[in-house]
Amino acid sequence: MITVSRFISNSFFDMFIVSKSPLKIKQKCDILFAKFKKGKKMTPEILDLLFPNKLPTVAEIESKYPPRQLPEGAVVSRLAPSPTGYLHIGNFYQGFMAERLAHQHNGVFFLRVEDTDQARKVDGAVEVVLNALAHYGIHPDEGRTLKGEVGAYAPYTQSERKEIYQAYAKELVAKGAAYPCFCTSEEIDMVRKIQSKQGLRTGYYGHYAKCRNLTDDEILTNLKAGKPFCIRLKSTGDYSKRIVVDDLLKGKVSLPEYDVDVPIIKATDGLPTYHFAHLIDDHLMQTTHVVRGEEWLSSLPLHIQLFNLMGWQPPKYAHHALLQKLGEDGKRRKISKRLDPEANIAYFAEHGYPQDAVLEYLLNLMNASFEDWRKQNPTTPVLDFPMDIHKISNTAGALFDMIKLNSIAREVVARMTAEEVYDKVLTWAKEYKPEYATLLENNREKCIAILNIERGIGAKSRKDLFKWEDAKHEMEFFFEAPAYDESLLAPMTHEDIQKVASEFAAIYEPADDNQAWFAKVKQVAEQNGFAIDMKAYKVDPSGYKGSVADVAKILRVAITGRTQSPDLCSIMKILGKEEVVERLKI
RNA sequence: GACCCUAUCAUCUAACGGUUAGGAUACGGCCCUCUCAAGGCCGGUAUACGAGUUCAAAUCUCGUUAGGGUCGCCA
Repeated sequence: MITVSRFISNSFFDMFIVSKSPLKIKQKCDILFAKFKKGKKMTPEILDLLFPNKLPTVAEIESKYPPRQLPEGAVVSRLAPSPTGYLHIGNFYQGFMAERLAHQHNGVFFLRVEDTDQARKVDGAVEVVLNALAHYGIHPDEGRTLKGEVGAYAPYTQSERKEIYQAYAKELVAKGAAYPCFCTSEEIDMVRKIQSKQGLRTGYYGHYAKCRNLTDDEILTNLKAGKPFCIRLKSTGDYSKRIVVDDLLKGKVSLPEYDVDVPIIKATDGLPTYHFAHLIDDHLMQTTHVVRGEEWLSSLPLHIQLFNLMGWQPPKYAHHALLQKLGEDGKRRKISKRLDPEANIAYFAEHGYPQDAVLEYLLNLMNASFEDWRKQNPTTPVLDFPMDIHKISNTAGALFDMIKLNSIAREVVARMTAEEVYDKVLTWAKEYKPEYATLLENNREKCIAILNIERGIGAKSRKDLFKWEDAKHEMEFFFEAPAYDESLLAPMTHEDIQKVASEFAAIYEPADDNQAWFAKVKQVAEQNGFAIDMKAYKVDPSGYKGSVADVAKILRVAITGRTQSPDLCSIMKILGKEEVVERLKI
């Protein structure tokens, strides 16, 4: 069991320590806390001016978030998207990884909405995310779900948690671990420019942290002047010292301590920044594993510092490499929302990629052993694959490979029955091509017969249809006689073509099996001076008008309007005698 | 500029310090064949570079180079 021990003490920091050995942690906290003894503690008057609203106490908040009752080793993880109306393939990849980790380890996967940037917020964006996940059969156990908000650690939307963050921030300010900063963004920009010019690290640290040691009077003056302020962390980090963190994917990572006094509460709206929200939420919600992109690695020392400051056990971190794409300049770059349509997970649904193909492709990027597993378990559901977080390759980000995805999609579709394919195509069409859905619905049996052409079991199946948007093109000549284009048959003469077509039409019998059908093709070939023995023809083509392949080509072009198609005999059977004869009238 | 991550075929990757460096995709060839898509068989292509440690290095260490990331009151 994960236990949260709470023991009575005067120290705020002692009140909610996640650990099996509270004493040890308590000592650690005391040491950390001692750093603030010298720091400035706010007077209650100033504190009330900084946080004028009535806030719950941290003890009250803590008491509302009881320990999770989960088996030993259970993983609690989450997807925490910003509601921008768009789910990036990278976020989906990350969420899927977190979901697998949690669900394969008796745990909980929850969805938390990180809407602290009100400017980027878009209505209905949470549904976009949830629907995208649901499309792939991924359902959060907790947090924002399609059934509403679920779980004991609510609210799961950060903008609704404002006073929680403020309560903790207030405590930090009271203890001298955080302070109000009245610098304007212009001032901060100015400092950054100067630092940049001098070749220094940019940021609010050291003597650049102007507001770090304001006197009570100065603070009061600023407050009375109505100056907006953010709350900054009073960093305890020393940039010349290093911290080593054990990352689940990266291994031991050595980084400089974080000495920048980052804002934890924004001046603009009183909402927290990512760092602070991560700290508070993942503590209260008892996240055990944070899976996220490598772009967060550099702020990891800050996050560790924050957890240490509170005396809380930090979660385990897994920073994965970012998905990349080959740019037009031949260089790798992040998959970009602006440049790459496939950066949006919705792209794959819109184009009718089978869900399993996308999941299999992503699992394959996580664990290369996926392909071996699939080979040995061809019919096992994809989510039964035991994804191993420790086997995720610790390399540079993979290039997103559409060709490989297509290849996986072919295999996925080849494993389906014609009925399954029909259902999937229909479901897709209802959403993205309604008029086509009507055609499909009115011709169910015929469509299934079409999809059954050369559909063997697994490996031997046709693999030309692998995404549903292509189904219309693959099947359309069954529903509409194609325009006849004799140029496809050059250099055969119209006379020969017409003779072949009409002679075949005269003897065509839909009941014929493939062999009987082909015998008739050969019969017509022979009658018209086409070679029926391909080998003999290849040795000496000069004695013939063409070969039996050319005869088949005539029939194919007349029937399908194309020079390439699936098995002609099967196609004719589905069309029926009348239609075949009609199409052979050239 | 500072800091961090990464470096094996074209791509995704596998390889207790000892392998003819393996697989998949892509590509090429052959077979099959009424075309195509498949399928079968075969093939070429890789340890970024330079030092060091070691009997032995893709694997450990250092440097160089290259790519990616971060340096926001965005997440």
